[in-house]
Amino acid sequence: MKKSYWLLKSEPDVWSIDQQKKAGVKGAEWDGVRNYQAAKNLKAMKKGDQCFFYHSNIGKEIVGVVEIIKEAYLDKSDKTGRFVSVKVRFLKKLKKPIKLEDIKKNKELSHLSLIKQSRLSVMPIDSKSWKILNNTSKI
DNA sequence: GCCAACGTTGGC
DNA sequence: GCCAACGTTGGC
Repeated sequence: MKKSYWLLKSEPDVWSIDQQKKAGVKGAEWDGVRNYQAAKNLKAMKKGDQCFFYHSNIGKEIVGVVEIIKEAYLDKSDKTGRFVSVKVRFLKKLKKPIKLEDIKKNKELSHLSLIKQSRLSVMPIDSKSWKILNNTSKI
């Protein structure tokens, strides 16, 4: 079973990496997604997949990594029953957050949806880009 | 705080 | 099923 990689966006005002950290090993629900493309991505996630945690608006940077601990299930907060949630748990905070600005500068990362589709809140990250980003955070 | 981009809704 | 109007997101 091959792992997939993703990126999850959150406004730190609403849900931040520190709150995620406090939720600990039990994890927290990732709900409230009301966009079909994002929902499609949520449904494709498998237990054990890893996701970058991105702070939008304030910070505009990748700040940490979380892991999927529960695959897509109906989002209880959605009355229409069309959208799903997943459950994620905190893995780590990056030593050095990766600024959107720096991702934009990197030619190898210019294909990422993060840059092309600024409004998408759940998106796949190919394994090559995942590696590049991980290496960047260690500098 | 503004505005561009884009997704969704509803009237026809 | 089209498309205008509207709402939301997120970068600047």
